[in-house]
Amino acid sequence: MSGTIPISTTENALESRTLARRTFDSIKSDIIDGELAQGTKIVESDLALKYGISRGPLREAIHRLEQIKLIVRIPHAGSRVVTLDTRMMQDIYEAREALEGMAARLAARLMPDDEIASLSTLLDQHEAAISETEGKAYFQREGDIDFHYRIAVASQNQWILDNLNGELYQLIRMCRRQSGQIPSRAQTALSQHRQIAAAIAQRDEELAELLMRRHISGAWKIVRKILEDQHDSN
Amino acid sequence: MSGTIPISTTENALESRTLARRTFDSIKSDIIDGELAQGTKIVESDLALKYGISRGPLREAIHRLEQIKLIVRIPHAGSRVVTLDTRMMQDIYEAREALEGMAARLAARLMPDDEIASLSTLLDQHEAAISETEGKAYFQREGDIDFHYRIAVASQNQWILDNLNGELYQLIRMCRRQSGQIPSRAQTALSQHRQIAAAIAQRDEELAELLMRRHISGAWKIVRKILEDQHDSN
DNA sequence: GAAAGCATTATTGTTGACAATAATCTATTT
DNA sequence: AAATAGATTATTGTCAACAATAATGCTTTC
Repeated sequence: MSGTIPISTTENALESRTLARRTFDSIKSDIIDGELAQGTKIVESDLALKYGISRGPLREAIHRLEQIKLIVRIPHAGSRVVTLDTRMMQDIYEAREALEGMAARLAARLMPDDEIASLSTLLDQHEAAISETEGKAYFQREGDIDFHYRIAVASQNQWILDNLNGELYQLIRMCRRQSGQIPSRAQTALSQHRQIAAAIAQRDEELAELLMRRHISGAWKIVRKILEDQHDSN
Repeated sequence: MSGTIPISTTENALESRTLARRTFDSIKSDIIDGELAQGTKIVESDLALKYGISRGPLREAIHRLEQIKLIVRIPHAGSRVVTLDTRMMQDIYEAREALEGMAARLAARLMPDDEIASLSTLLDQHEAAISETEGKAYFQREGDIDFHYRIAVASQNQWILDNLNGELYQLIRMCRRQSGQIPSRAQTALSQHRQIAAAIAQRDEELAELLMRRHISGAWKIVRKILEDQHDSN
């Protein structure tokens, strides 16, 4: 297949102009990818050295990471990489359910016809990718986020888009990473996505919201189950 | 009446230890109260002088204000106090509807019985305050936020609580300030609050969420109407 | 007279040094 | 030996100077 699936939904591909911004991006990736392990103590001077900058911009980066909850900070006492516990993950999934449910409702109201068509095409690509890669793998996850991202955009609600994109999706990525390989949910997810897209195409706001909420709370139930099993084995 | 109504729901009354934090609080108040008008150009050196600190902590304060969307900033180009337009307000109310709807649902599931009783007492106090002050005035507004705040706490969802408290409620205050005196909605709001409290007491999650969402979308419709009228007269 | 390019200036981005705070360790006393 | 008080050290908070960037206004040319 020549037409590759758009994998990354990361916001501004245009290289960040400012040092603090670039460092923010770097550290963010390092945390999400697990290179900076959860709970790691953050020492400003050490990190500044590591990233080859002075403490000023590094501090700005840390503050921003604190805002998106990737770092927790206590005045004068220092900061650590967040530790995702079950409680926090549940909070995130609940918030996501509320926000994306609303986004789906708004998308059903506002999404232009051509974008709906394009959404359908995206799902076709996902289906093709599933049979190719046998359902598992990295692509499913990013493909999933792609779908959700498009709906968030279609909601035309900047606040919701910003919070999903800038904060919740990052944390969701970490959740998934932590819960390891999720059993092949790709087929289930795809058919749910199709249902949601259909509801949007029919301009059925109520149904679109309902289906999206079910889809997300279903995902949470599976993640929670995995976490419980992990916990039992310890 | 000796027992005063708890008016302020502002988070940490304990004086902020760090200069950046205190300055953040100061500027935040100044923006919400309108002393720093919307759209005002922010010049770091000027503000640092005004608040009697150096640019370091001031910068940190500005970055935090940017995160809660009270300030918009363009790299190298400077920053301005946010200008609330109708579009942004709608975004905020929609997000609030989704989040507080979910909070009401969770509160119906999780709120302890004694807190539910206390919620009812709060509404009694509000009723008393309404007849005293003839329905209008400052107290209604803060009383309203008090009610919503309690439900957000009862949701036991830290993410939702943080976002409502740290960001959305501030913006809502600005919206209200901008739309001027709202016609005596106190009675309507109170009876809606009572209905929501009743649904929570009955542990009816579905109804609690539904009523909360109606309550908030109703509030938005009124605010929007006022804004449209203002716009027409220009 | 208008537009384009250069120089100037105002403002933000970055740095390293200094001050203040809190955690840690040691010594002394009970 | 345990606990407390003090000193020490590591780390964050604050500052003022310097560099880089973009906006502004002037001059020059067509």
